[in-house]
Amino acid sequence: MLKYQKIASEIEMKITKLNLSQGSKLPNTKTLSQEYNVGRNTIIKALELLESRGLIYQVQGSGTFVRQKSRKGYITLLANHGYTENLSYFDLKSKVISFNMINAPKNVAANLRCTMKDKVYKVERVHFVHDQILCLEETYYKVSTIPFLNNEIVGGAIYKYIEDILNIEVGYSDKYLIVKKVDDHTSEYLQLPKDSPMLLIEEIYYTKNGDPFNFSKNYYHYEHSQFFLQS
Amino acid sequence: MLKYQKIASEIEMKITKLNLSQGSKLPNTKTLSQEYNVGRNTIIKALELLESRGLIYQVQGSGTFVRQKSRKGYITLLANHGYTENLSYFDLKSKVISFNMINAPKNVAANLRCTMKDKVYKVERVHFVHDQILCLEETYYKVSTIPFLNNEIVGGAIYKYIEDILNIEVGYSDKYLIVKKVDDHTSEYLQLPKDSPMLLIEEIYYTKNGDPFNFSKNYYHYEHSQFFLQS
DNA sequence: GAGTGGTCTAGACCACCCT
DNA sequence: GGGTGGTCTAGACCACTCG
Repeated sequence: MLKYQKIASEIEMKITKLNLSQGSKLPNTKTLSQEYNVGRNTIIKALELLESRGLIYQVQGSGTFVRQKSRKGYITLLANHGYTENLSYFDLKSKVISFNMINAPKNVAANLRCTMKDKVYKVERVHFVHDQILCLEETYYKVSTIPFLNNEIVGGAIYKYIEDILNIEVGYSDKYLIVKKVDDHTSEYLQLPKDSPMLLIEEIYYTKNGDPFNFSKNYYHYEHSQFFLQS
Repeated sequence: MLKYQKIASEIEMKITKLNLSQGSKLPNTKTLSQEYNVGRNTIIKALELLESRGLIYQVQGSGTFVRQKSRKGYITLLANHGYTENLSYFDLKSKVISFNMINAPKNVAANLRCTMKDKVYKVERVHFVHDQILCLEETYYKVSTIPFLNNEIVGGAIYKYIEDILNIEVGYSDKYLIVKKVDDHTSEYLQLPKDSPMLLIEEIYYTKNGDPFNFSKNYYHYEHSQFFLQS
């Protein structure tokens, strides 16, 4: 683990442990650099990391301060991870509806930058939070990047498998949010009456070297999901 | 303007001007540092900026590459600005429905961290894109931070006024997204039938020194709005 | 004016990719 | 093994805040 990451997580632990409240001032960067025995720039980098995660904010000429925790029960829209990790602080359960390998449908091929002859794994799952339906997930993995999946993997934390076993690191992602009415298919799985609201989030995940390997369509139950976004 | 910002915007211009496509490789950091006569770290900082904006991605050991432009017609969920700037590439019009100074209602006071005796400006506006209703905006400005607003300012770009005239810089923001059915009030302004879907985005904007000065509730017309989010 | 974060440099070394 | 980005340092100087 890199120095600045280690320092960042230590400072983060200190904040949560001491339960520092909104506006509490942290030691200045020079002090911290001596405390941790690193260059001042390394401290600055660590604090930048915490700032980008919304834990602190910095005011030039004044200091570094703790930022108030956000509302509870909201799903964060950032964080490049699959469901199981992103929502780990919730009581999350998943159920696989279908799992197979197919030729990439047109819009999937377009988003994964491949041809319609390329193979993709298609997985459909339903996710539950506290035994309430959270969303229907329809997701496609490019076989050329993710060469193997099976029922067991698909039933658990797919992203953990991708990162830990396949050693593929997620580089970045695009997300598109569209509010709609449920159609027949989603209506059934979300157990919502006809014409109910629904949030569709389309996501494309890229490896570190820019290869789009995962395209997802997530249909969220409007009563059981709310989202959060910082800075 | 700082060196790394200047360099970032020059590189950005070069990308758009030469219309470089997905995966095009930029010169390496050493070359760029000589080209622009700055330290290599300054180049790295400039590229970090562009990466955070989703224009490029960097691969350790390989190089820096141009990232594909995102879909058109989506409203970006990041960007700490008011409507008029955020959507400037659209044909945006706004109409003021009401404007007055009131005591902060309970939930407004909670979000702006003030008491219910504190004064706030309340502004209601409807925004149009290409003459279609985009959203109903209900927004509150803390008078202690924003001491003056009038009809003329409220009819235009409020954030331009706040930043340029009042010299208040926006530091960070929280956004909460909730999908709902329209209620009577929003139904009327969005011209949508009863029980139509709607996206509510609650936003809190903070000054650079952590003072929450603006709380907004934005009710989006589900057929005329789609949103976008990177990394 | 003292304190504090932000920028910038030059250079060393590390980690990773690709051929 | 050569090329490339990422980290880290020590130190100089700048920009801002606040009493």
